[in-house]
Amino acid sequence: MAPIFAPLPDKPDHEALEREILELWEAEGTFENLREQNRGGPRFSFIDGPVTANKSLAVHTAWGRTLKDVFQRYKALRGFDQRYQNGFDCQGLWIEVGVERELGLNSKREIEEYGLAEFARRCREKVIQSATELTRGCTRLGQWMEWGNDYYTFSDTNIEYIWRFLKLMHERGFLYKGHRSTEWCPRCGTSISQHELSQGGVYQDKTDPSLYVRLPLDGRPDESLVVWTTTPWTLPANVAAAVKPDAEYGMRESGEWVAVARYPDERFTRQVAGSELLGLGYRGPFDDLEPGAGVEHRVIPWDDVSLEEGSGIVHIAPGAGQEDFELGRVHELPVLSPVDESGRFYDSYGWLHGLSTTEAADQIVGWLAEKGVLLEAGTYLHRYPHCWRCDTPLIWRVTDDWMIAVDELRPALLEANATVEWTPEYMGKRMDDWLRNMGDWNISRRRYYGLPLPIYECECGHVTLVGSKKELAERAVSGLDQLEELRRPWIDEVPIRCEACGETVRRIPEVGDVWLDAGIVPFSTLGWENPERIKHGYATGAADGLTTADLPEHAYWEQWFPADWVSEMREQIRLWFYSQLFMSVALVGKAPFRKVLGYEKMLDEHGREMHGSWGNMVEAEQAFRRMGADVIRWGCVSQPSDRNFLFGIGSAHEIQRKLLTLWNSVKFLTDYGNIAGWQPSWKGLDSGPGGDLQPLDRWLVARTNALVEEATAGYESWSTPTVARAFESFVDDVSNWYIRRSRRRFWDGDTAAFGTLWFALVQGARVVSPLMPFLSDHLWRRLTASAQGAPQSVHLAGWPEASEPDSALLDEVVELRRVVELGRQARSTAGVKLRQPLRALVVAGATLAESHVDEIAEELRVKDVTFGDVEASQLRVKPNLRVLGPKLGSELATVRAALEAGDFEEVAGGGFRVAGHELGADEVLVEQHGKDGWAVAASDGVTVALDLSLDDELVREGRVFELIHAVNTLRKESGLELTDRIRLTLAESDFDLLEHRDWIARETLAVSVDSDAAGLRIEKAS
RNA sequence: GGGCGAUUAGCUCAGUCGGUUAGAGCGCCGCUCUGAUAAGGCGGAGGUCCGUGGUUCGAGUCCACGAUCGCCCA
Repeated sequence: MAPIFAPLPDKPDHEALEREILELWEAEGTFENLREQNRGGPRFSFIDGPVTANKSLAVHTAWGRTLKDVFQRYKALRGFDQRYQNGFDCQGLWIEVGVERELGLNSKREIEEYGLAEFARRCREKVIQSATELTRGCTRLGQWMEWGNDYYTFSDTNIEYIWRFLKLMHERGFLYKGHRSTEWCPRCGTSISQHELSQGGVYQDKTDPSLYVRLPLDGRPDESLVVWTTTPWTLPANVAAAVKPDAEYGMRESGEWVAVARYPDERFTRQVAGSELLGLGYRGPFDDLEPGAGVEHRVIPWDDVSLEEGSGIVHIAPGAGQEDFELGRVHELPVLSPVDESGRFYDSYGWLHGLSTTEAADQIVGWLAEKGVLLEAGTYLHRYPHCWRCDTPLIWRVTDDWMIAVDELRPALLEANATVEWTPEYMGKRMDDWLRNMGDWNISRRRYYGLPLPIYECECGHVTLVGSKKELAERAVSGLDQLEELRRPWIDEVPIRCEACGETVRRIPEVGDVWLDAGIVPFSTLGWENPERIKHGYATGAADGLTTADLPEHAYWEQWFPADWVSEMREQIRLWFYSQLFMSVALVGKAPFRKVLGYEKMLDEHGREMHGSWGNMVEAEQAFRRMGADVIRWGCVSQPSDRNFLFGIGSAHEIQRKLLTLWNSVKFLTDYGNIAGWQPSWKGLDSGPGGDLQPLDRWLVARTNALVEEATAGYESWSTPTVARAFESFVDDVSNWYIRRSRRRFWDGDTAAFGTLWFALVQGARVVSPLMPFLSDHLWRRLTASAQGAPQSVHLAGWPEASEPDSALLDEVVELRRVVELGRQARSTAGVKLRQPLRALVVAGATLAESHVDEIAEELRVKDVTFGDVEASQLRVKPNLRVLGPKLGSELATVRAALEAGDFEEVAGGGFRVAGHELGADEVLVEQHGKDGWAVAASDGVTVALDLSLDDELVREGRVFELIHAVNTLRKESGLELTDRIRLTLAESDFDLLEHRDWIARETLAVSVDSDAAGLRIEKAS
């Protein structure tokens, strides 16, 4: 006959059992069944942010994926109907720069030589490859998503939705071409937007030259201004020098002017306010080069001139600095733009031409020295922005970028954010901060593989925005036949007719910021304003053939928008959360999500960022193989999401050990269940275990209900660590209290015990199944396989209906365990081991534990347990602060001191008279110190006293325990099975122990017990 | 310079409404159990709860100021 429970091995093999569960899910259609089960239930709308499809799954991505999966699974257990659409981010610099590297290309020119069409195909291939890997990794993680039904942001459908949005922005007058100074990556050849700068790793320490340069003043022989710069390449673009008008400036004997505050110890021959220097002319360091020659250099005022560093006079180059550019506007300064797209000097810069900004630095220093205007050259370490993708230090260039003005929408954005419930709260404040301070949105990038901006700027000055593919077709002059996708190079070959002047006009070459791609997702994937559902309507353009995703109809959007919940890392505040919020507020005037769970960063074991190039990046699938996905997931969910997560192997081992306790508990039940032939019943689950329950059983039922309650609270507040902690403590209670206390009942086949433990383990599995979907399902299946009517998978079992836990009983056991703990402490300090039975224990101050005398006696191996006053040589009385604090106020200190000094009298009824106050029994906590021959331990008002005196009988019983221990050790050493019977022979000296023959036989499974001169030995009985 | 957050044992972190001797896990030391055994249990050492001041009968917890770290903005 097959056993009722399939036997469990000694230890879980996570890798193997997870693969087995994955196969079962696949074969049984578990996920589909779950969705079917919840169809038509209340909706819980989750929208997954697109994951950049340029890599395989790394552990830090697995953190977020775990959180998403946990809450989707939890909501599914509670019957919510949900969407499970994964998304891939497929365009923009991340993809492009990666492919560029793989192809060995290193500049825009090389890409163009390679051919844009071919380049686009390579990018698409990269996306497909990465999407395949990510899907495999996430599946292995156990994330339940409708894989294959993904949205790809490079689909024409997504692009058209963005076009529509941009057209609307244009109609509302928000879209404009800005002429301004922006951060620029010379390698990528494009500007970088403000929010791209917010990504981790952008600001890095960088050592730059630190130069003090003299600028000779016009008409004042031998006088000069001293300016400081860390970017030598900007000096040829110098047009002005700024001073702080209300600061003091001083002239050194050498004629050099500097801010007095910067050189407090120096003597100056003259001192004037900065305002007196205004308007002075000076000769620029590169006036002999063509661009500088015609410039009238002069001194201008600027309140923000720093007196913390430099010389207190700031070199101003509007063509090479952001603040410089803004100042230039105010003071109508000329703009010299020294470098081209790739950061190289223009031909007009004479001997500098063709040099990059870094190459030029040395030569400029040399030149300044030669001219005798270089005062000091050193180095300077500061935080400097780098390209978020290729790590190249950024420069500032004045360029034309397409911008969306944000001021008009700003109040609405703030209002919309106020409707969002952020966890943790500070991330919501962070969003508010950003919304209040952000500048206009730079949406154009001078690159290739990205959203084509549908902007057609005619020479006549008219700007047309094309809002859809259909509109493009209607207005196209030519090139439609070759339009494979809405993408460069094909889209560039479709000029349209200018509606103002009738001329042919080409699209601007720029592509769009990736965050447009991601931000539109709550509209483009849900079918906003789409008249009817289009089968596979998302599989368009580059996404053709990659997904089965439909473009739903508008009514669907109404149902699922806004998202009830989204979850991403903190960085996304200014990225995806922002772009979504912006687009949503612009389109429909409200926030696209109701609740956000944000999480911090995953770092390596030592708290360092994980980087592919540092060799500390961990491939998720490798980690799953080594440790198991459940173990990684447990690590992820135990981590408070508002703190950085230090990921390491060490903690994984710890987790494996914790899970082993759960495993062993289930193994214990199934092993002895099989021996006893105990049959579980699914019916018993909702109402709790049936049969003749003992107090300990009722306790475990209450404990289990308490777990359900705690876990519910944790999940509902998006706090997975709360759930994980609650479960760990539950498992500990099950294993180290319930099972330990009940072992014999299982050996004896007590059905109430089996039923109770089974109930606890099965309910426990349901509660943790969102956190640990594999192990929970594996154990569930082992436990319920023979229970008629039980769902096939824990994930189909729904959320447990728990009745109110019996908190009085739970409290009793807490107190009981405290008494036991104190008893053990007392034994330990007295040096009396547990194998030595003792006569008596007196317990004071633990009234709740009174009904558990037998358990206390057994745990502490004492004959009698009595509750009452410990016969004390000394009383220690403490005030019950919670009660006495409010009652006595400042008198409390006096009372407390008197009690501590032992300055009190006992009065009838357990009260005390102290310092002129009558304290009732409930207003004090009493601890007693015992007399000689007793071991006493006390804590929190509970005192236990252990009678240490031994008599012959106790000593003999102690020897029996020692003997049983010795025999069982022998059994084990002889390799006997647990059920093997033995013949036992004692040493002659233990002859007197034969009085306890039956007891010894029972504990050692002996069929006979004798003694002779040959000494202790055992022999297997046939 | 402004904002947000953090700071509790060697390490990683809990700490409820302000309450008595501040906890857990890991690590360390000792003990123990032996029907979970390459596990389990108990005990111990280890703390300026970042600092200072305030509120309060009472502060790890609330308030103010400061320090350090992280992040964001300028």
